[in-house]
Amino acid sequence: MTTVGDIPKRRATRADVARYAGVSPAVVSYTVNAGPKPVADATRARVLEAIRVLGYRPNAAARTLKIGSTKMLGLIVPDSSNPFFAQYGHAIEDAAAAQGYALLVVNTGGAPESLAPSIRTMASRQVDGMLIAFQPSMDALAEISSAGIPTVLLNQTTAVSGLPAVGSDLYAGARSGVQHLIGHGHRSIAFVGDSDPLDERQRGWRDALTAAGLAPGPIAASDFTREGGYLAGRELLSENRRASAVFVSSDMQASGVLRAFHEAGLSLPDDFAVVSLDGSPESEYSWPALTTASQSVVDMAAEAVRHVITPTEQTRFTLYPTSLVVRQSCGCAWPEAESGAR
Amino acid sequence: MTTVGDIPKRRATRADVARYAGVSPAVVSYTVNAGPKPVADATRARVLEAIRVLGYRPNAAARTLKIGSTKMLGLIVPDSSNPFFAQYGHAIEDAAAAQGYALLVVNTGGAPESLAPSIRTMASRQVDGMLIAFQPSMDALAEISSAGIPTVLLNQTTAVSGLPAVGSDLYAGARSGVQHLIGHGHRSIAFVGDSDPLDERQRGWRDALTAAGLAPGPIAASDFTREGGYLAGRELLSENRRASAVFVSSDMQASGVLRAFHEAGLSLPDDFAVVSLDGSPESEYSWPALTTASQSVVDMAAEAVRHVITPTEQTRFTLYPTSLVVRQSCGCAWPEAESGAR
DNA sequence: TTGAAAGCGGTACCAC
DNA sequence: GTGGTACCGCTTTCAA
Repeated sequence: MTTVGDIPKRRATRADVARYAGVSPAVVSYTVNAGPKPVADATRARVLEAIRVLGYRPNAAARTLKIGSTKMLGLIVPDSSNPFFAQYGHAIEDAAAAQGYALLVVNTGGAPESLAPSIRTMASRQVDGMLIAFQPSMDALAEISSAGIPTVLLNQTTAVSGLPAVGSDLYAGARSGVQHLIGHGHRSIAFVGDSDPLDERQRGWRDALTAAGLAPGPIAASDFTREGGYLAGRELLSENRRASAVFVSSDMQASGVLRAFHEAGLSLPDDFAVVSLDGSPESEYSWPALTTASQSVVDMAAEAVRHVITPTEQTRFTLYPTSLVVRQSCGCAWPEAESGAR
Repeated sequence: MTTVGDIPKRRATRADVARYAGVSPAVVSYTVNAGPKPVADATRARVLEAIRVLGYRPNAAARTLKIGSTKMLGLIVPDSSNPFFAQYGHAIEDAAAAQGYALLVVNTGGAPESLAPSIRTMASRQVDGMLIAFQPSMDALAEISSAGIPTVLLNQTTAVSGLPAVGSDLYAGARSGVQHLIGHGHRSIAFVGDSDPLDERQRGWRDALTAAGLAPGPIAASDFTREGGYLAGRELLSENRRASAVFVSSDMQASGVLRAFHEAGLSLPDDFAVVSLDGSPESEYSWPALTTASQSVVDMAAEAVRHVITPTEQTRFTLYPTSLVVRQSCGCAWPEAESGAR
């Protein structure tokens, strides 16, 4: 079996180029990498021509083997199809690409014990750095340190691991959201999210309430899914002590809550006001549009990439502020200027 | 300066393991790869122990250089944060991981001319295969063929490029959606999507209508974004000849359409019924929940991965059926069984 | 069953 | 300014 048409049997190597251009392999390297030695213009031209003719493309594996760098970053997330992580991942890919890095994405599926294997996968592929959106277990931490690869943790709330990390000020975000609701006159505001009283968002919610002299409304525990939010929403409706507003821990959960409310025939935001946290693109298109404490995903992504590429001595934890995006689910009227629609 | 004290100065290599275990490098290789030569049990045990103690991890770059395979797949999408591509990407990652492949993700940003550079990036990183969710230009096609890397196209509607491809039967999907709307008694059904009359979805919409003896309703051109859908939705409302239902080309656009309708104070689905196409997870949580022709993303992802990993001689084009997921936006009542809420 | 050694394709030092 | 060449770490043939 022979080759078809013009396609060379085998990818051209540096040696082929050198032969074709009548120079040494070293010069090819100097030309391609613009260094470390200078190359005469005429020589360079010959080499470039040879590269073009032969369709030569450097073998990244060989380069990696020699240099020790893959120019690849690894991103480990529970679920890359979750809108929040999808948005985060995209921002990270952009930031990485801008620095000449490619991004390897791995989903763990959310099970804490599947993190360590994922780290091992990334490590065996010699990524130059890892971004991990996860609360690492002891196991995982050990895996990271034994991998000896610069790592920054994403989505962290505290600097517990000794690893560099970035995260949003969820406490302040929740607090500002709840304050906004209080400003609308609500006296009983529920919470949907993590049942742990120490959860940052729950703390922010509670503190905002108590600071205003209000008693914390009901808590509906929910995992971070739309379905979880839906269930929590139904739970809130069946409460005796029904609240008039709710702070929801994430946009995804909020979309579930909204659905539960709509199904019950409530008029939103009049019957029940909602404020959430995340600022994902689709929060703008729920009905009513979500008022949400938006995370600075792009900034965090850029910082994380920057930090993992050029690790500094001090492993710092950077907390990013959220900004309240006011839309209609809180009870604010929509801009009249826009009402050209029918 | 470093965090943990236990990190060895230099990653252990196969040679270190061999030395520690008192065997030759070859035996280490035989042990790690379970072949191609057998290893005595006692020897294997010693090697394994050495690996454990030294924390040895094979260098993927060296292996790649020797073997010629990176066990990596490249995914090129316009926008990985788009829910549809996010879902698709996740499914692909799962399928790839199941076969021991890692996934490199690159965003092109949607500009046709940025595809070729992205392909070049993947090629230079020696991925074993490429998945491209894009209508490739001539340029891109040339780039793919010169890369000499197995490639399958995603999201295709026709087998034009001579490359293997998978896609959904958008025509049939649109048609079934519109038929469903017709079944609800609608006589004037609008279309939101690509303005090209040859667009598969638009054709499906038109043919369903004409087959039922109905005149095609108004067309509101829209790009594939929520914003585009929103604008199209407003446009539909300002039409003189107002339709009573609309088929929308994607879930994302549909969320925009829904928003426009809600803002106008319409009662959905009574005032305006909506059916869309995609079947993304969030379509279930819009209000009202979207009736949508769902694409078999997981199946397509599995097929694409399978095909790119083991390329066959025949470069075939596989069309997947969509399945209509009936929810409420079309006018169907919601299951009474569920109405335990409140 | 084990070992020696020849590459895989580049990089960059050291000579010229 | 250019060229020879010793690695990088691993796989696998061939010989023992």
